[in-house]
Amino acid sequence: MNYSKDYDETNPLSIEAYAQKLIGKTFADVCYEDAMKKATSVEEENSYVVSHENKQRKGGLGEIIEERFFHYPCNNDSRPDFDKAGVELKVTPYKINKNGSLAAKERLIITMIDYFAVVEESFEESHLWKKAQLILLIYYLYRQEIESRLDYKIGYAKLFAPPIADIKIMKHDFEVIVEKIKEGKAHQLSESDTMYLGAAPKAATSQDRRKQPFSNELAKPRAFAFKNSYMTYILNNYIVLGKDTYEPIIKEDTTEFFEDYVMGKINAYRDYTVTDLCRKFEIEYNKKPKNLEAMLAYRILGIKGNHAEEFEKANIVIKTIRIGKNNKIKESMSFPTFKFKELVEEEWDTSTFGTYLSETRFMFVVYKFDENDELRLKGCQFWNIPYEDLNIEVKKVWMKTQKVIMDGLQVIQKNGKNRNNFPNASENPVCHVRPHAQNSRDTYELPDGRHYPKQCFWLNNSYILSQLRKEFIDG
DNA sequence: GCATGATCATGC
DNA sequence: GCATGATCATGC
Repeated sequence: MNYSKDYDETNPLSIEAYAQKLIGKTFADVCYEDAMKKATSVEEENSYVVSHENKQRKGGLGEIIEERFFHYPCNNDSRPDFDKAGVELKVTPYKINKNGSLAAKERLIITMIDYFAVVEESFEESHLWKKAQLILLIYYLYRQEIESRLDYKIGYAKLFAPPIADIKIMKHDFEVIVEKIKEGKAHQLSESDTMYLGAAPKAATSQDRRKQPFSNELAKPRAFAFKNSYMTYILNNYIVLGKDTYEPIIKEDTTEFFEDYVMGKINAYRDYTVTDLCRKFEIEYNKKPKNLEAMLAYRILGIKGNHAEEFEKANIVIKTIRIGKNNKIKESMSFPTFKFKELVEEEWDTSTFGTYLSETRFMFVVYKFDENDELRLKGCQFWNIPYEDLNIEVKKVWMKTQKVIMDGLQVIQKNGKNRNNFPNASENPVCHVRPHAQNSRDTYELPDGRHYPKQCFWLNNSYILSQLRKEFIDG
């Protein structure tokens, strides 16, 4: 059968125009319409549908679009799907948050990282870039309550080419990943090492390991992927036009790498006191804003609000650090609270906290108290948790926390305060569990029905200090 | 002096 | 009303 009249396979715009006929249809609709055209037998069609409903079969929905809508056989090679047009087809889910906003449900996997081949490639010539420079995005709405995934509905179909500013950042991301492999550290790769293009874990089982060229250590299989945060931004700015747009930090053309540029800007105000900075940026200090120090960082970066485009896309979170006169950090770093009953149902590899740390990049804005107890800006540092600190130390604390809750949290009252057996700061160098609630009545339910003040994982103050560059401490 | 538990306060 | 950044209080 000849389908060439449906679209011109050499022309991206023709492919896109044809793809837009998918909008509003479910995957079941696509199969049904195709079966009608081809007069496929009922048995044949049923078996096709059953095999593609299977949730284990990850690529199933993409296959339906390829085989039943575009009518080309799936290729598994390195060429883009529409080779003659240079277009890669990606079928990817989005979701609607409780507050009505749209978000990507997953990162967009581009292609597996071949640890041996990639160290020979330049970004421009890479296998990755051939598949990432022009993508036909088919976004379908994921809804938990829908039982058969063939009933998910397609909401958008649009060509996407990364903008120039993003390509620069992706090229740098690519080079950071390749450099780490060249150093024999493929086993220490983490998605939060980079900004938009991440080295995402991609294993059939958690035991799955690959060889790497410059070390005998086996590494987790990983794929190049556009991060979830990046895909959410794309969805809200290029696919659905004019939603949540944020001001970018990079407004002019610069040859500097993003993070160096940011550090340069912040360092220009090194040793300014918070009071100086408030005066300079006309912030009323008497009614101290909640997150004043982070706000000042945005002002220094030329951002009016409290969001920056690059930080949103890269999932970079600002954390303020205050070093005391004694060169120590007084307070540990808190994170969102966890629900006891949810944590016991999780597994470490897919846990909320483990995933958060492995996918989040941080910008530490560092201040220090001077002799007169005035806070002075010292600079900033980009950071993500090293692979082993996460997968050995944090994992240990997380596992113990889970066990403590499962075994029944032990609580004794002492001087009107609870004493519990959650992992504390003295028993692990990296993190601990502590309350993070409004007051003692701000609780979550334990699996055994008792209520207990909300808790969260904290990174130890001593650990944070050990991760900071030396210059902050002595200077 | 620090570890641990507790809570304040802004802002969404 | 609650999440989150920030910091306090106290006993070991």
